[in-house]
Amino acid sequence: MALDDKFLKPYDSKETEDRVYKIWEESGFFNPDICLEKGICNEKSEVFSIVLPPPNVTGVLHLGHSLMLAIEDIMIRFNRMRGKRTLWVPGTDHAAIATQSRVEEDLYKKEKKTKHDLGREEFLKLVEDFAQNSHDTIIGQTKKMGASLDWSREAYTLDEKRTLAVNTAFKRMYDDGLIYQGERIINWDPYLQTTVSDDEVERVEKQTPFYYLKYGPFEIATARPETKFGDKYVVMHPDDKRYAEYKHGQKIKLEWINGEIEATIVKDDIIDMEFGTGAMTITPSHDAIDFDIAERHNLDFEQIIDFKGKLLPIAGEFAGEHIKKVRPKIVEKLQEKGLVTKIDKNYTHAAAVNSRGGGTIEPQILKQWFINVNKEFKIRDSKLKGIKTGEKVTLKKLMRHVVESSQIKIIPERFEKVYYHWIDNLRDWNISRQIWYGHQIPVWYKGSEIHVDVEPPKEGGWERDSDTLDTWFSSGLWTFSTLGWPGKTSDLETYHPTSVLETGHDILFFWVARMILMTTYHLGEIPFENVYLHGTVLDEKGKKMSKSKGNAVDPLEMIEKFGADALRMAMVVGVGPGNDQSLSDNKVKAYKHFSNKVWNASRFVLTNIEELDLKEKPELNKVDEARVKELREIQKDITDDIENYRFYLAAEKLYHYFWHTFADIIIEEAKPRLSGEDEGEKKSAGWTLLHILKTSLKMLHPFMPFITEEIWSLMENDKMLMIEDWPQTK
RNA sequence: GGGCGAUUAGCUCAGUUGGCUAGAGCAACCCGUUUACACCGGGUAGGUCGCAGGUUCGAGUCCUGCAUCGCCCACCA
Repeated sequence: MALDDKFLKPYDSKETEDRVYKIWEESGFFNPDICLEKGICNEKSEVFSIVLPPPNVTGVLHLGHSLMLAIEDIMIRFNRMRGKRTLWVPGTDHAAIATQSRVEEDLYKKEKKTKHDLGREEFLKLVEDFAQNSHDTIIGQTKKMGASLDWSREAYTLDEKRTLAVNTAFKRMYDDGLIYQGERIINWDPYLQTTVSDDEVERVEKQTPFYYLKYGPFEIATARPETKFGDKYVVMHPDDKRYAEYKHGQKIKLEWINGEIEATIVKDDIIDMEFGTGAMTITPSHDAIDFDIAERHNLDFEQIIDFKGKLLPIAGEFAGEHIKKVRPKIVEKLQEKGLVTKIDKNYTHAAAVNSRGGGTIEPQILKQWFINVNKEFKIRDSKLKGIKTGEKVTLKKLMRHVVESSQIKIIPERFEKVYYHWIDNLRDWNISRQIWYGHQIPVWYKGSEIHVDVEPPKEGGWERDSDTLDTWFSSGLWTFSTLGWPGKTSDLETYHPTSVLETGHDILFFWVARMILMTTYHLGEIPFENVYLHGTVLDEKGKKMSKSKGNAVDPLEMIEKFGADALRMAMVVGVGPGNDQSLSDNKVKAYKHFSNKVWNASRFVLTNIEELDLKEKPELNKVDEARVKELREIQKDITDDIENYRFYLAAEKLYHYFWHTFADIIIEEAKPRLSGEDEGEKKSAGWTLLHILKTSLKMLHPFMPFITEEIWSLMENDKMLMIEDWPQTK
């Protein structure tokens, strides 16, 4: 065999990777239909499918995405080589708020303009261009990682097919009474001018003065005196002896910020007697607990703060002032009136912030669209174990049931507890957003008439709801919208439920739970059999990477320096599911060295067996026999590890076997035999080395696809490595 | 306030169901340029496996308590 000159130089990942990826792509084997056609798998083969968690089109990929791509590609390549009918569906996510606010920011920075200066249509055009650009960058980066995705099936959460799925899903849920419109207290972001869901709210510890105020005969405490104008109910625990003389419903007159008011006593056992003075006034318009109390007792209330964060006329002389600035003035007035009894300066409380790049959350009451998670309905066509078609269920129950009954397994298992806890605390999901980029809600109005459908009404005069849907509504449909639903496609038939959902543990609630909700409801089946959660990639010092902190590492830079194979190995070895990792240049460098080791060991074996005729398996000597046997044990071990999601162990074992057993011991021992005179010994040694090399390359392929494929192509093989048979384990 | 995780060599971490004389990479030190590889080979040093109890023939691995760090959840006004 004439060896390529390439082997005379160290392994060059930059020269190899893009070229090899192109060959893979052109072969068509990323697409299971081609594999079927070419006999790599057949109609009866077991199916293995993954839908790629679609990256947000908000810019570029980060190392977290690299980790995701590495792990998923390992599973996909492994299963493809095992002869399964293997599909990995790519796509991207429009990420509504995140993308829009990113573009708004850019627009303001560059041109000092807001979206209103452009208008809905023109602004959306701008967002779409930005999204398209991000998309292109992201796809390029994804290919750089070696991801063997079936690009012929690429999807976008906002494309035509997915929009049809979204509208269909909305209509069905509306018709079942699970989607409703209602005035509820919601999380309002006065900065981005939209609501956000409970899960998008982030709590930030803040130290703020805590004011004790005189409220008639009571003393109440608050961190936000500027919201207190309309407070006309004072609430206390029914068992609180201090306030036993006051009866529920009793009215008293008292002096308040802007003069005398009539207050009403309310008794409610939500009150914590230990906290503060045990008495509090409520602001139902701008506080979720207060709103609950008001609903429970049928109390009336008024909006104090408008949607831009300014005080309304109820604030009297302070009307029109922004709440961010007005507090000192109000406190001053309260002090003048002798209503401030104490100020505690060491009080910390958790301020609510919009985690999607927005401002401080101001609870407001607003008419919004919600998904009711507690309402009973009859499930259609249930394929779920333990739930019959027509049985009465709630969305919450479905979500809990499929995990509890192990129809869906979460890896690592400890996240199941976290998941249950989330479900138990789950409230109705606010799905409407007052932003422009996203799926516009498929609801049309004409006077008091309402039309909810996939298509707009035929006749004129209808006006469409201007809100858009929470981005997680569309991503919740992802496992089946990508496979053609609501059509009854063969893809859906074949590949759903998917085998594994692999994603970061940080989006367990946002996404994983929502997918379970949507899929069990719409399809009566689970979206995936297993959930594999990976951890967060941290910087060398163990801190979260972020653009603002400037410690974010660009995956492309790592690939440029060390090669994609090295990056993949470094991210996988020794990192168990759900565990965070800090990634350093040193670790990646170590696997670059490993790449070179694989390269050189291959070169040695291939150059030393050139003269030998190894077509037939020769008689092996005892030592070689033992080596082959040992290898078989390793094959079993590695296969078992990968099947059971222990990629971190499989990768480490392969590394050690290849370097410290194969290269350091087996090859070294074979040297004198190869250069000796005994033909039998030569053949036995040569055959064994080649056999171990080939087997190792196959097993390394899912982890380090580029270099293994490249070496494979330099050997006399009739197939590409990516479609070779995985080593037997019998 | 509730929950989860981490704590193993100087650093970053493995150690799958209890059997380990506790491993790897990087860093350190010594030796080695005999034709796969200096992106190398051989070797040395380095650990009371956070602390205190307990279960067991046997515990880094299981149980209890504590400490420190990190994360998540939560309607303490």
